[in-house]
Amino acid sequence: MPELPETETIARDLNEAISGSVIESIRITKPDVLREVSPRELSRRVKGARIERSWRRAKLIVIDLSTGDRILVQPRFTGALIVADESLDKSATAYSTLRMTLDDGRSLHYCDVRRLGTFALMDQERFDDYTGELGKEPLDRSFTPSQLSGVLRVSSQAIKKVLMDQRKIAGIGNIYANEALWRAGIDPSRAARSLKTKEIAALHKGIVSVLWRALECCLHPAPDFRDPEWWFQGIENTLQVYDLEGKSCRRCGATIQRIEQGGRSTYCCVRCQK
DNA sequence: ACGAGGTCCTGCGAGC
DNA sequence: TGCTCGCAGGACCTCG
Repeated sequence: MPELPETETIARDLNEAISGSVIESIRITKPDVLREVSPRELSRRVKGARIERSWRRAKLIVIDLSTGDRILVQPRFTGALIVADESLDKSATAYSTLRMTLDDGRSLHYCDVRRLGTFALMDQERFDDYTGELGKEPLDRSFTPSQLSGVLRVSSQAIKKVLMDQRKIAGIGNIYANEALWRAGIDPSRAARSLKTKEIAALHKGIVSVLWRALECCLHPAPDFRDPEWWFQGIENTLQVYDLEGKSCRRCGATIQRIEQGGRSTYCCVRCQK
């Protein structure tokens, strides 16, 4: 479930915690989370590498290694990167799929109950190719109404599906696609190319404002990552439609409805989202 | 180029 | 109580 704001929070926190540490060894217990590399190759390539920094691209946590390789973690729904020392309760690393032992005695676990999340290792070239396929970062200055317009004009798909397409815009998932459309007062099922200039401007504002607001909520107060629902606690009060079927729209008072789009839940106010 | 549908995975809740 | 079944979710793949 972590989307852009939550992933950004995780990456920043991790950067504070582990940059500068050296990976001494790795133990992989659930190899099915791995992508791009075999367990043997992953071990060979991370052993002895220093962690330079941790950052975010789209909904990915990227860990730069001194070797030039990068670790890419996609937490999806239940994935979590957990730094463990002796004081950490053992239950926090239940569902650990792999563990990297660091030179200061701590370890970095990738835990994932459902294992739909992934853990990959890429070299520079592969990383560039892979991330080159992703769309613009909506919190970058280069993401403008006219840039968004260029993306939307060429698509006949439903606007909500386009917002969630990582190749078109990076980092938006089901929650913020719903919220941005509510903020902009746009019907999620409309074809992307049918949006007028004014509506695109409103949608751009909706995307940027909801993501910044959520990021602030995720950062303050600092989340407790041991709580599997940590990301939801922070943003709960910013949500106006997501998962609020049957509640009253805070703008017009009509009932919020849930519809299905491409097998996914969409929440919207049919009165004020046109 | 597009959309539809299957796959990955397991905890949980519903139904019997 | 104890079983089975279906569902949830995003990315990625195949097929038409």
